Amino acid sequence: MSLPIVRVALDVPLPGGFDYLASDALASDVGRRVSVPFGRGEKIGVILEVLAASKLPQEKLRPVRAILRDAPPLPPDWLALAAFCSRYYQHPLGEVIALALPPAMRRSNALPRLPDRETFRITEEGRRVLPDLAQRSIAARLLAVLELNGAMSRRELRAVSVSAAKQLPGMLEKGWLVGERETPNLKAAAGPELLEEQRQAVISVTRAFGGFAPFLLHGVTGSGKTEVYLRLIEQTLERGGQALLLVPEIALTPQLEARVSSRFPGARLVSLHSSLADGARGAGFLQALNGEADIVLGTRLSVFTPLPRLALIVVDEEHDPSFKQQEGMRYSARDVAVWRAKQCGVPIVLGSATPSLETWAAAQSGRYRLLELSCRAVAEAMPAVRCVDTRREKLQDGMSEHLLRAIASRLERKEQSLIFLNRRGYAPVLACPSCGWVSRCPACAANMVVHLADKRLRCHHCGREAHIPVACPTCGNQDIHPFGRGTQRLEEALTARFPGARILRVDRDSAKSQSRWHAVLEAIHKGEADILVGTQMLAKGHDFPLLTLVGVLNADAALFAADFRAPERLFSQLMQVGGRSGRAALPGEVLIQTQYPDHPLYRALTHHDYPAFAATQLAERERAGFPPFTHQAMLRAEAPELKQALAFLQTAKELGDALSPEEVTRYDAVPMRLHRLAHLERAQLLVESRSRPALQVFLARWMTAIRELKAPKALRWHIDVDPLEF
DNA sequence: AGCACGCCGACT
DNA sequence: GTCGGCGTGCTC
Repeated sequence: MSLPIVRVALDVPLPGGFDYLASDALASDVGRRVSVPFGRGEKIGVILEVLAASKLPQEKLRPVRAILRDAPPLPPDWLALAAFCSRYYQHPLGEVIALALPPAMRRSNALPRLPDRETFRITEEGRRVLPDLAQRSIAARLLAVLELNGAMSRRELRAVSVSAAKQLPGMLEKGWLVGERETPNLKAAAGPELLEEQRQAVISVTRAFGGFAPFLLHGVTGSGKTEVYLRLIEQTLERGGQALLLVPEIALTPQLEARVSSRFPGARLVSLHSSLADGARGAGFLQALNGEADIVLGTRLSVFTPLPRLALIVVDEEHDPSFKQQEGMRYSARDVAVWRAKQCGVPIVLGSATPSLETWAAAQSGRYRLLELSCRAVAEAMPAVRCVDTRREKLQDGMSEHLLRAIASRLERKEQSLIFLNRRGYAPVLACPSCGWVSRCPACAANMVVHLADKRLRCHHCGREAHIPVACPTCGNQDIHPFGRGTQRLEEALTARFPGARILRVDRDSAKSQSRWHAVLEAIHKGEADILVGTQMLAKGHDFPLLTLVGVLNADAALFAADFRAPERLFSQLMQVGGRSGRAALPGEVLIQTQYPDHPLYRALTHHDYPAFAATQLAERERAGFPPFTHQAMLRAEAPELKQALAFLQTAKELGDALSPEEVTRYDAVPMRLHRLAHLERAQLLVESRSRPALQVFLARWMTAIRELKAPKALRWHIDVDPLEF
């Protein structure tokens, strides 16, 4: 005869759960939060299992403090999702669960209040007793107004008497009144007429409802992907299902939210963006868990929202790197979403104009179904994309005569131009021509960028700042120069060149806060700027009706970058900036300045031919043995000394070799590209396999071995499964 | 990760 | 004589 034991997941970097005595635990408590003593403190965990016995000796077990039954338990499929992430990304389960839960649910405080949707109504019994109650009693007054008004919310009743809340439970028990859930109106407002391709896409996905079915919805900016999502959500709600809509972490979430909520005015929409307060996030999570949310819209973290009636998942801009978490558990919300769709047996739609090559390859092989939207639904034509050969033209301030003339003609026609330069600041480096000094960051293996606007040198990697020296710090030469070009310098040059034009620079420096950013967007919309100088900040999600010219400067570097994913990112970025132009009645033009106008990437871009680009890239990757033809994991380490990081990784490699995995290739430890960041030296070690299961088996055993390793105290390490960055 | 215990240097 | 350095070891 033994007491019940609960196995609890706790937010500690140790694999597995912790067993506690819990005399009152029931099988139905699995998934519930529990408060337990841990070490000398106390923690909130989640019950993974209720067991009859523990492997641990009885005397090591401590009793739980309390099982928290103030919310429904996290459902088994949610726990299974966390367990999958823990296994796949080699991260302790307790930490995965802690990350997936909103902070409000990791405290023992009262849970955030949910929007009150309950209404109360008087019963026959209530009517019968009403005359017998003292007329001035609170109960009598409440019954009287309910008799008069019909259904009323808790809030409305509180307006009748401040003690209404206290009286209600008793009155409900006596049967004088009943509480009813407000039933949401899930009807969709009318949407625009669908184009044939959109209609076909909607039909294909609709037919797949009720089972796992992955789709790639491939369509350029303006081809109406969002309308397809909205129709699918409509179908989902009609079936009584919940829809999960994931978006990249970009400022366009509010716009999409507005669009969704105006289409489904009566549906319960939970929106989970990064700048949400703890309480609101917790409330949204609980609403979803209760089955009270119909649509969940959010960034990568919302892939962990519990959804008991989940029927559809949409990942918009599925190629966007921000779906991949770059710290802690390095998960890909897109990949987790696909696993979740499979687990729950629901369709998932991955939408993009420039899909990730992983997704594209899956669609080519038939593993995903490809849905094509080839025409623009909102504009007449695609922008004309042309390359300007900068080997033939003399550049002035980095701009060709061709581009300058194009800008001038837009100024004459009172249209907007956007010059795209993915480099903030005035110049990327300050240098002394006589002794070769450059403005290195003392903490990083990078140069400090010249910011002339506030007369500072700034490291874009660690944030360190310094004064701009008047003379060279090593040789005293006063003739030191900024080299290269950033957005500030470009802005300066354009101001000199087009004195009458209103020039607006849009980068992280000029649009620091959310409110500044919105002010900038509004100014652009109102036509208060003629020339925009911007970084990729301007590339995403906004349409500017007056914008008819996009000029791209300095894009070539990505063609020959060491990171094999650089061309993919460049193509997607240029396609997106290009999509900013000519969305309304005015035709758009995109001019790309390049020294390699015949490069296949630009050729594909000028023909708006993503499939051709993807085909060349995939062929290259297959030849080189890169993803998606191989599966990778990166072990990284950082320490005060590079040799410590390298030595740790090399020891780890030997541990890996000792496991003698046949199908897994282990490479040597190497310093990272940015090998020093904020005074820490960083190195990495790549392992890869053509077989994902083989890699997974290896990683599990390898991690166990590495965790035994005793590293210098200052050394930190992590594993990144399916890394995006090299 | 925290947070203990645990043995060796510079201070009221 | 202590205060405190962070090296190892544990947390059900």
